[in-house]
Amino acid sequence: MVRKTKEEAQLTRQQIIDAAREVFLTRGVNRTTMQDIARQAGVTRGAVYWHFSNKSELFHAMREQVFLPLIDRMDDTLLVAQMENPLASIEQFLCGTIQTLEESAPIREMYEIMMIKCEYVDEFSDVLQQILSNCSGIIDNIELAYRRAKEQGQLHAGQDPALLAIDTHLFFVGLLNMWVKDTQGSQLRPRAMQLIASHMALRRA
Amino acid sequence: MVRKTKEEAQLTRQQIIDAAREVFLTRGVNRTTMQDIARQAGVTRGAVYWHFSNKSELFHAMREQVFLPLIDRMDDTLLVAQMENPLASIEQFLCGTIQTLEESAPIREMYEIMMIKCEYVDEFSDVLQQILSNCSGIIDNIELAYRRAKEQGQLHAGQDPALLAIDTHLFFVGLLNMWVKDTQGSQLRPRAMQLIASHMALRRA
DNA sequence: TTATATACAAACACTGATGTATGTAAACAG
DNA sequence: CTGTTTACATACATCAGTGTTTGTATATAA
Repeated sequence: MVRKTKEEAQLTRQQIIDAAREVFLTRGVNRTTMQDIARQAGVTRGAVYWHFSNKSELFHAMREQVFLPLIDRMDDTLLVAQMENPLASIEQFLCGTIQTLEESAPIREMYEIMMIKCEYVDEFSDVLQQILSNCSGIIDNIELAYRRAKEQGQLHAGQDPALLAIDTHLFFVGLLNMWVKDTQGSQLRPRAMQLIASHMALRRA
Repeated sequence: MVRKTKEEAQLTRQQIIDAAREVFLTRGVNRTTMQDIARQAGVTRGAVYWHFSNKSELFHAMREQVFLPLIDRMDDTLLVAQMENPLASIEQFLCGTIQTLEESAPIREMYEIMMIKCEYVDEFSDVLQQILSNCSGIIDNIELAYRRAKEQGQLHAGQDPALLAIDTHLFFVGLLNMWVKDTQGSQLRPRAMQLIASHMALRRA
């Protein structure tokens, strides 16, 4: 029984991607073999090599599948309704990201893989550049929001929107990092929302 | 010409550690082979295996050699003279760490390896726990400083030292992350000190 | 002075992973 | 209904890396 339907083939492809994510998480990207992935997906290496020419391609496919929609959502949150209440939109952006991590296991796993289960060398080094350019976009959007907030007198006087934006972004990066590393969920995860509120409260006039 | 002096042997050991750090940085920890390290150190695998039983042991030796002194320095900065001017001591702690990164290539390389050239699985997963417990210590010290600052009326009213401490720590984590990833040195590195000043200025009464 | 331990180099045995090539049954196009 | 392509499974060839063992010249202890 070989030669599945096109739809069945797409299903296998998806199963392979899911399997890769699961194995990457436990074994790390580098130590994960095509055999590992195939076993986890319930297929042979033949199937994996049919859909992806190598591990790097599979990695990128897995990453883009969860990351691209996520980035879209981020952009939406930060740009939409930024006019009315800019500080609230920043806060909602931060909270929304954490909430997404809490709700979606695949996204949570992706973050963990990207942060502590992947070495950014050779074929993977360009991913870092993508991440950096994505960060630049986020900073720009946050800065825009702070600028609007300042115009509306919602900030303390003498605060530079550009510096505030980077400060918030660094807070964000640190939060994501520690949130992911706090696998036990005992230290930081329960306090994430409170920390975001506190961070934003510091800025409000 | 075999059988070196004890001192010469210690030198080779150090050369191997240095070589490991250099190769880890370019090839990533997992892809680095004992052969790579030996070649970089100008010895054979025999020498490497003589000093270290495997790559994991070598990794831990390299990490501890630069990390332990660093942690000591951190503790000193945060605890010493914390009484007089707590906010300044926090700022000095942050600036000092960045300055250390700028001045010491080995430490800079270590951070880069730990952040984006290492997968925290199996033998390496305990390193994460060490990092987390180290973070707890830093947070505690920062909180202590903020508590003192509040007693001395240097903070705005209604600010919780505990939340401030975590906020600063997350800023710190984010800063280190982005600083290391900004290898080109064009984006964040030149502004690091300014960002620290701005971060602390937000808190001052 | 001699015996022994040291600090490696060189050689060996073994395993595991990769990529490819081949086989094949069923889906699909005509 | 038939030829061709698809979606895999299976088998093969190759190689790189690991850990260990052996060899050996010399430092060092006695």
